[in-house]
Amino acid sequence: MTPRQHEVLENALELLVSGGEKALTTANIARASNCSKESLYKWFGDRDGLLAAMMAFQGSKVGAAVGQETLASKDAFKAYLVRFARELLSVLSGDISLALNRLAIGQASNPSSPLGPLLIENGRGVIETKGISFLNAAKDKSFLDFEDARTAYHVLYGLIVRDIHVRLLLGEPREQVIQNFELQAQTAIVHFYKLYGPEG
Amino acid sequence: MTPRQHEVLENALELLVSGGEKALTTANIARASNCSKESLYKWFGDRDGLLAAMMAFQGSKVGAAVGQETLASKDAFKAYLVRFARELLSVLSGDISLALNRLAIGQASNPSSPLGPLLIENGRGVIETKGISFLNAAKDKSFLDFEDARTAYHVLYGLIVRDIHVRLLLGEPREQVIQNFELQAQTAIVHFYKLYGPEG
DNA sequence: GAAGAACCGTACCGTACGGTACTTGAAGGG
DNA sequence: CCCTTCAAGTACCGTACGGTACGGTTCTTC
Repeated sequence: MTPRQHEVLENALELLVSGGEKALTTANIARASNCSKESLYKWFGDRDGLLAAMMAFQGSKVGAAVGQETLASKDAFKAYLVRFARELLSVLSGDISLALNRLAIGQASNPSSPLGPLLIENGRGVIETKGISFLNAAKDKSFLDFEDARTAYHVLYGLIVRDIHVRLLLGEPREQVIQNFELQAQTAIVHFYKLYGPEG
Repeated sequence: MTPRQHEVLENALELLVSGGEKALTTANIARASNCSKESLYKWFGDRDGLLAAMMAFQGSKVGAAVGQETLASKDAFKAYLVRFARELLSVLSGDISLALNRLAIGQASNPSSPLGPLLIENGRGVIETKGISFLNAAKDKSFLDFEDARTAYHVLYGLIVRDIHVRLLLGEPREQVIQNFELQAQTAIVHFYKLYGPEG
């Protein structure tokens, strides 16, 4: 994957964000990148290959976003959870994330489309793995108390995200869906501790 | 809205469910309904009008799905909440709901598309209004304790739905996403009472 | 500096779709 | 029996897109 091809994917993402899938024609991508359609087909095979490459490319940038957890103390870990919640809300409501989710969901009616699984693996999956891992670590230190980390993570996810993701995907304005990231993150973690805190 | 037009919308929904948006061409709809394209344009204006009519049509069927709440006793209300949760999961994972959500999300990148707002109003909005109303009623009877019913409802929604809606929209198989509706509904309500039960 | 690869820009092809026009035929009313 | 109305079926038009072909230009390599 040469820098030139990265540049093309970046431009394609921008095109997708600004104009949706219908703007994402091969001609538009070629024009936006000052390259020829022929090169696009040479590099990515066909349009679907290019879409898949966009997913993978964006996924490679997500990993770092969730940050490094702190298990030094109970309070430090709780503060980390709030950061995690805020970061998760921030990622999910980002323009690129929304555009890619819309794209994958639009194709999901075709069972042979690889975009849905790709997105699940590269986006959601990365964060979930990380989340389950730090929940287990917190359990070992008795910061939290639960049976199954996967279940606890899904509850945490539900408390943080509620229904905002789908509403954003449906096009509701961001301001209307989330007024205050920080407050929503804190509330979610308070609730989470009521359910899985060490004393309860 | 004549019965004939209802029939057309029903056929269009079936077409959408089985083949996704790409199968939802005016020619296909006309063929599936044994009517002419010209009649479609006469009845619904253009393709977008037909899509909007499909949304409204399906929305008119959702209202009854949430059932009648019971405020007779604390336990009866709790049992109703479990039913509500189960029904919500059932509706959201239904084929028609998923197909319509995919359709609206696919169009959401175009801000002038009315499908997103239509779906929010006719589907989500109906259930949310109902939910907030029975939460307030339960508060009046001291079955629950919270400040703001809207916030409490969103927490309830998050506990019930978690991230299954988006995963289903992305095409993950139903069995993989939800193993047991009943169990998930019960767990969600138990959690909800830990957060908003009258004693805590 | 010549040979060759890579690649841009554009033109082109086939197809599919939204939307319109026209013809046939069936119902209903006088 | 005729006239009108409505709609099915089909043919058609314009456009847009995915994908391919080709001429010309730059860049690399020896």
